[in-house]
Parts: sequence; C-alpha cells; structure tokens
Amino acid sequence: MGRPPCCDKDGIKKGPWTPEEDIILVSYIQEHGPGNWRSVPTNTGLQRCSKSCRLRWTNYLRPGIKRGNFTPHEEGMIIHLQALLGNKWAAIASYLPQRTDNDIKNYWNTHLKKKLKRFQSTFQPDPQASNATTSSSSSLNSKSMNEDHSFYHNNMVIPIQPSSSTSTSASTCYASSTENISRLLESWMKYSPTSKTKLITSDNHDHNHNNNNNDENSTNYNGSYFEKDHENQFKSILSFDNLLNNNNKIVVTTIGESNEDDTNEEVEKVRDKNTDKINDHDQINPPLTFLEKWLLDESTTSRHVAEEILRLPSIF
DNA sequence: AAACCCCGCAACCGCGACCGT
DNA sequence: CACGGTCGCGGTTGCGGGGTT
Repeated sequence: MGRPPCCDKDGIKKGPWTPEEDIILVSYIQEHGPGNWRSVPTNTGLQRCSKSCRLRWTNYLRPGIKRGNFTPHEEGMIIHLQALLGNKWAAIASYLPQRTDNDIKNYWNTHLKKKLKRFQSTFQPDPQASNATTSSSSSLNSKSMNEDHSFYHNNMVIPIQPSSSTSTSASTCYASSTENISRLLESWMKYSPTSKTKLITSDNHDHNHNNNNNDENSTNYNGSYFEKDHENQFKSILSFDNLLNNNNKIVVTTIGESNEDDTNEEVEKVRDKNTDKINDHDQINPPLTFLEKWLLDESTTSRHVAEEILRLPSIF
C-alpha cells in the first residue's frame, strides 16, 4: 500500500527527544493510554510524527524496560533465540520481557555478532559441527556440547571458560540526560495524584509477580494504559517470571515431557509457530511452547548451554 | 592537547500486515 | 474485493562519546 511518509511534513521535528517532549508524551499516554498514535502529535502539540512518538514510547519511555548491561543469561538467551528464530527481534524480545526489540537488535549487531565472528575466525570450525549443519535444524547445532565443554553455534565451535559465577550485574549506563528523565518521570508517576500506576522496574517487578492470581482483570497496575497494551506486557512479565521460582528453578507445568528424539521436528514447528504467532499481543499467558521449555528446562542440554554462555570469556 | 578513529545506541525509514469502510 | 489508514517490524543511519595515535 502506498502510504505517504508520515515524517515528510514541514514542521515535524526529528532527532533526539528532549526531556520536555518526553514528559509531554508520557503524561499524555498516562492519561489516554498507548495506541491511536496518529492523534498523539495533534493532541499533545508535539512537533513529532506519530511513528516517532510510538517509537519513543516503546523503545525508551515505556515502563518496565530494563536498560543498560545485558546479563550473561540474557546474552545466552539472545544467542540461542537468534539461532532458532533468526532476526525476529520482536519474537526474541517477547522472551526477554524487559528488553525492547530495538535494544536486542542493537546488542546483537554491536556485541554478539562480533563475538560470534571472532569465534569463527579464532577457532577452526569443528568437523562435527559441519556434520551437524546437515541436520534439519541449525538450532540444534548450537546445543551440541563438546567434550571439552565447548559448544557449537551455527557451525562454529565455541570454547567455554570452565568456571566462574554468573554475573548478574544490574549496573546500567545511561546518558546522563536519560537518567535525569528517568528519575523525573519515575517520581512524577509515583507522586502524581492522578496516577494509579507506577513504574515496573527490574527491581520491583520481581516483587509483583506473586500478584498473578489468574484474575486477568486484577493487577496492581490498574492505571489506564495498563488496562490496554501494557497489561499484556505486564502479564507477559508475570508469565515469564512464573516460569521461574525464587531459585531460578524452572517450573514447567503446561508441557509434557519431551523426547530428545523429537527435538528436530519440534524445533521446526516452534520456529514456524513463533515466527508467525509470537507477536500476537492477544496471546496472554500462552502455553509454554517447546521453545520455552528448550530454553528453560534444566533437564535439557540447552539449559546447560545457555548457562555456559554466561561464562564466555570476557575477551569475546 | 589536538586530531582522528571507532563504537554504541537512539532514532529514522521503508515495507508489509492488519483492519475498517 | 479494493482501498486507505494505522501499526509494527527489521534494516539502516548518523550523532556523540570514548579511546587511540
């Protein structure tokens, strides 16, 4: 469909957002909820196109976004999901509820791709890995563990540093202005008399996942926009968190035991399924897919592989 | 200290999917 | 069914900061 570019109009501002613009946008969404982006610029007076507003919200201002350093666990998830799904960043992001697809995409392009490239150039491809590529699913290649605790990813053999705890540093690095905006908005939302919402942060969402009481209409986040898209997001977080108990043990309740022999078929199915369906926001608390099990189930080698990724040498 | 280079990330752009009329 | 409007996704760009020479 030929659609005129929304940003070609005169008077439309481009480039970095100012704190003032952020506040205007957030306060509007606070009141009206996300969506109907077309009307946002006109209703707020922002000299921005609707798309820019939506992007700013979804990639930056939206509550619940975790910014800054990716944990090794997240790295591992991304690597394996990318191997499974390809560059379906939105699909990958759905497994990392606190990360945006843009963030994941950037992190992949700037960090992980280089890591894997260096692996490729540093270490000779293992013949077993080459053989493995003849199988139907490259994703399974990445699961293959070597005797020396290396593993394969897309035809590459990746050595594992045998040791060390898994760092889960929560440190973040923001542009100072962003940090200020963040603080500003957080306190604003916290103390706004009209606000019934509060920010979901990486710190507090953990406390809240116990609130999942199967009542789809009752969450602590009953502000207007949480009643729409972000309720789904929140549920997504809940759903994700509910896979883990406090000890990060996996609770698999909605999928039966999977036979390793079925893995190829299953992964292909999952690849198709996730590619097509995973972006569907109507899927609230979807049943645990094989992929989720594959990623999270401690009883499979994939779990170990994901954990091993956490221990990748820092030089990569 | 200055110039240059490299890298990371926020934002933009184009396209396709979806939906309503 | 065709068309137009809106939204979301993935690829790409360009700026700014940090590192290097």
